[in-house]
Amino acid sequence: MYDPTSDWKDLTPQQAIQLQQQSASQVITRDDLPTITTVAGVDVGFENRDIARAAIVVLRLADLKPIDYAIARQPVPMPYIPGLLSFRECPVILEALAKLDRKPDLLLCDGQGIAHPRRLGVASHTGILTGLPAIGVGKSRLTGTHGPVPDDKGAWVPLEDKGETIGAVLRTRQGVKPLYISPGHRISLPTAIHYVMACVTRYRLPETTRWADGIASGRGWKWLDQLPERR
DNA sequence: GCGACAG
DNA sequence: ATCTTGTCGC
Repeated sequence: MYDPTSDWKDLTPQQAIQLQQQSASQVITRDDLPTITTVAGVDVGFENRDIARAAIVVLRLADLKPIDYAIARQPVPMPYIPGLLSFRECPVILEALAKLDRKPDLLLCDGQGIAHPRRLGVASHTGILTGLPAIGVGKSRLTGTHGPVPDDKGAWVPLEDKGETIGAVLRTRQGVKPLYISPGHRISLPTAIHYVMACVTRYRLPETTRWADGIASGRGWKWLDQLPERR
């Protein structure tokens, strides 16, 4: 099977861009989803400049309680280059996903989905590589323009680029910076917004992201105490 | 040529 | 992403 961990070895930025242009044509922006029972938060943190740590936390959509999780560590393959983030994070993410006992129905990844210069942000790339439905949940903008976002929870405005709507700038909570939501794979923008809001409680970030962030960033291993037993 | 630029 | 505590405001 295609293994980015080895196949992306010594990839030049130019080659990575070509790969993105090919893969982008495989992204599905229509709803092609199973019944969503579980959602997973996906995030990557760095122990230092050489080691990346991916954390995946699976939550039951009904009550947003964690039912499984996995962590993976790998040497960082390449430096951070805006637009090429997935080549840095996908390898570790795939390893962590493979360790899960319960495969999630939907992934909520840190970063962009199709709201990317070549329409292939980490969420889309992860979706293509795993075949799983995915949503991009970015804390800041990579590309695209938009008007002011009303200051009401749930309010959003389209994020556009080159004449097309590539995502939504969503106010998950009143009085906070909005989030950049975009389809990753096998999901439409309206449905993506729906599921992100379904994972939001009283904070700016959806619970999926909060759990994954807490574990991936090394601090708060206190979070682990609340996680279920693994078999 | 001059900025902008997910994590 | 990461270095880092308390503090101002709804």
